[in-house]
Amino acid sequence: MTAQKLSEIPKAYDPQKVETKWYQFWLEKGYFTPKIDSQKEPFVIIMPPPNVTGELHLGHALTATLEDIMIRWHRMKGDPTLWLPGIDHAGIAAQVVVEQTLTEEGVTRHDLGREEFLERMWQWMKQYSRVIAEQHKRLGASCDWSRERFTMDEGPSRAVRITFVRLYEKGLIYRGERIINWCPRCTTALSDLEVEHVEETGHLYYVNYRLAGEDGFITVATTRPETILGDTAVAVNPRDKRYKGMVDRRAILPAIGREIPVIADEAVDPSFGTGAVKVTPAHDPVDFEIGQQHDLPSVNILNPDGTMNENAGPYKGLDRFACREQLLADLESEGLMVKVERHQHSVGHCCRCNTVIEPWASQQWFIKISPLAIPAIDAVTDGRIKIIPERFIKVYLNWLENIRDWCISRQLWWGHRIPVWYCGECGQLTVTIDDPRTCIQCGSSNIVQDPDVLDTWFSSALWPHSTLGWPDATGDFDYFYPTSVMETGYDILFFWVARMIMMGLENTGEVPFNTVYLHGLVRDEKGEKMSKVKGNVLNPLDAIESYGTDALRLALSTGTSPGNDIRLSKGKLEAARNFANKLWNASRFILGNMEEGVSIDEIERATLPLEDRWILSRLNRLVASVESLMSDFQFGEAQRQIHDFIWGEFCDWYIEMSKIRLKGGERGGESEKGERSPTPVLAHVLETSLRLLHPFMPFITEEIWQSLKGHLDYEMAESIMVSPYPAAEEEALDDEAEKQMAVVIEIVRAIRNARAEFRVAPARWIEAVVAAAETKPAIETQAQAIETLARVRPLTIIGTEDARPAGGEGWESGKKAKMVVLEGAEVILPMAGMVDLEAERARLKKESAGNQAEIARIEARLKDQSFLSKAPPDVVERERERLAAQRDRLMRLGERLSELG
RNA sequence: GGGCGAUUAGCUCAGUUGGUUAGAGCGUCUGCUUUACACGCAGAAGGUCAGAGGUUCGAGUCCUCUAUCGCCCA
Repeated sequence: MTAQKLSEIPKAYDPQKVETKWYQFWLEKGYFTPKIDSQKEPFVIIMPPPNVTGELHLGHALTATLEDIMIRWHRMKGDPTLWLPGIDHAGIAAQVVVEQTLTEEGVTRHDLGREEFLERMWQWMKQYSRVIAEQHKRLGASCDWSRERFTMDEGPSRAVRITFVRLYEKGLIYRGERIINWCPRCTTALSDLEVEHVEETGHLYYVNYRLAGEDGFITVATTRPETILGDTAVAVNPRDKRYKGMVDRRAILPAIGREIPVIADEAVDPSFGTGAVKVTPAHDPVDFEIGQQHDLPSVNILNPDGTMNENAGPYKGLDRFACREQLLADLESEGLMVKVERHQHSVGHCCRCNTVIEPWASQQWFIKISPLAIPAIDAVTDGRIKIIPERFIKVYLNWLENIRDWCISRQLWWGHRIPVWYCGECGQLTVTIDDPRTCIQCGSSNIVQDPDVLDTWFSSALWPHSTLGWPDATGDFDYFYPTSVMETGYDILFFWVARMIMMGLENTGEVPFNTVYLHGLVRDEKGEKMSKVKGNVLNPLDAIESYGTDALRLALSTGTSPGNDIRLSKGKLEAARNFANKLWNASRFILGNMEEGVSIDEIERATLPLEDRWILSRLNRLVASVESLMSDFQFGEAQRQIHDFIWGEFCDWYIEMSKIRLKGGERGGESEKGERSPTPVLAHVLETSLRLLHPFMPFITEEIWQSLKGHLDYEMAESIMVSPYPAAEEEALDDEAEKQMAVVIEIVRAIRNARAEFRVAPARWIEAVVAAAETKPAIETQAQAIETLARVRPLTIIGTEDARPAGGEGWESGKKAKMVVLEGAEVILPMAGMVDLEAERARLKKESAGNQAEIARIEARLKDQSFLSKAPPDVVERERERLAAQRDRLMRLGERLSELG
């Protein structure tokens, strides 16, 4: 292959042209599927399965990006790497979505019947799991599609059943009547976690209950007056003197006239309302407890849809809120309403549909959680599981230490049906893994399966082991479990992460993963949560269309740290795209100047010019730093350093300097050191940088790398994604070269600075003199670079002690020249007639003063015995060096000042 | 009520065992069609690191308190 002409490569990187091509290539090559090698320890991430409710959002894009970064990095490091993708059936959420489509058709799921409805659900699932997979592919996710799982697949479903049966047999799953959170819109029970508490301003109603058989009232206060219909007692605190004589009397419920006792219970807070509270065991968790203590009847007043049932008497059929209004009006007209106060209280809402939930006593299935929580607490406290960032350890422990039993039954159709059959003959339960034909107790075939399904998070809790084939001792399970990292958002730490740890330990005896990495939430540029209602949702695919996948990935993961929310803005996407374009053009330049068959072997360090040794040293410092940052999960910082190296060092300095040698080469080795082409180093640094960057920006790096590959005559892999990740080469580190180049860069900057200050036309060449002592030989090798980069000619390099060159306008005395005193050198520019002597004197004096202050600071520090004895020697040594450098500079500043007179 | 986090340049944020003169992107200002890139180049301005106290030779970084904002749990 011959060198590509620049004109043949487009000036702007076009992601649309390359992304699908390379994804297809990787897929066809089978790179995403790991090779099991028992000699090596695998790196494994089980992807948090997105809900089949629809399309991916930016949170998924962030998840995919961070996980792909880790996965690609480990794969390149040579670890057998598995990233297992999957989809979650998302019980309520998915059922709600499909029911909405049914509503549009004018039917309900009940019209269709369970079987037909499930058929519709499966159709939906098949459609959207494909959509989601396609979106992951667009994001560049290098996950192993051959192992993709769905929570309701046969394997994971079997794991669910086995787990249920085992826990049931151990007595950890039980059925009982408890107060649960009921969503009247979803018509299902919810776990405590699925209820969102919102502070609301409501009312506290004070209502008189007449006393039976005597005059007088007892006044109770309530925020939910409609529950009066379900009251079965009035309770007071036994130590409340106000109600001493009241206990054991009977009160009459307003509206329906039921007689109820007045009881005493410690649980009553005398400071709330009147100190006398109504007791509604069927509709309040505290009252439920009181009811059990006192053996009170429980009166359920609600239908599942939130309307009032027959126990509500005249209010039967009314919606709960309509009932409240009606009842209030009736109390008012009967003169039983004492007063109404505004009242702040927290109201539970369904986290799916935002409907106000009702506490409701009902028969549900529960998991007794504390026996599972204890090992999960231990696993984190003893360090078997590491949580990043660490502060979430406290949050996790605090939750597990105060955990309550988990309600796992849901009155839905979509999900894992509870494997319990009730016998119509003997009434016993049959709980089995495989569907039974007959009752396990009496053998009757008159058995009916529980109609409910399990909480979706029940199956999610098994995900790290159920996806790998548990409970069968499959090769995958043996090899890949426990997994390495669980990467997900901090918002599902309780919902999912904690439960995976509990169930993983319970089922397998091992932790499900060694590290939990929690990322933040993606917000819009104003810091608000993205939501369809607000209309501030940015679709990942739109961002990909406009900016490219690599830019989106970079924008999501750059300048971020674990556990902190991310604001994604157009500006960030643009900056990321600009970086991609910068890299593209640097590569375009290098490719355009490439000779055939460039070999890395041409790089023999000792004889390389300064700038080559410098960039190789910088590159290897970067490689070492990136390695340590990645190992420490600091992806944002790793990325920033790669970015800064490529843009700020490689492009701004090395490529610019390389142009001199490239041009020299064209003119037939005319340049001063024209003996050596910079191409091998350009190619080497670019190629290494691409590999460093690949986990972050997979597409553009592959595109460029493949072009580059054609020009290089050494062994290279088929794809960048299966190339080795760069490893630092100690011998490339060159402190001397870095110091010398720092001086050169400083000189160029000083001259550019002065040019700008004096408004020298950019095209104009000006004279310059650089005076240096020990760095003089190094600077001399860079004369041409300084000339070109600072646009100075002629450039004279002299020793510090040497006399200024004579001749030339403005040179006759130092008086008209601009002088800049740097740490390693001095720059003298003959700004004839332009230099304001007074201003120059002032500037030099100001610099001297600053310099003196700095010297004083360092001197004081170095005189301090405690600093000398307590600070580490290298810190002290560095201070000494600084002091010497500053003193030297001060002296030279003084000389220049005296020259000005 | 309990817990956690944030507070660093005009804006958005990095800054991980405490160690030079605190960084980036965006924005602003000045100049530039310099043959890789205007999705660019060169230069500049901009910070008492929320406030107070403490530990330390040394604090943006560790501790205590205060303020403001946000989140989680009850």
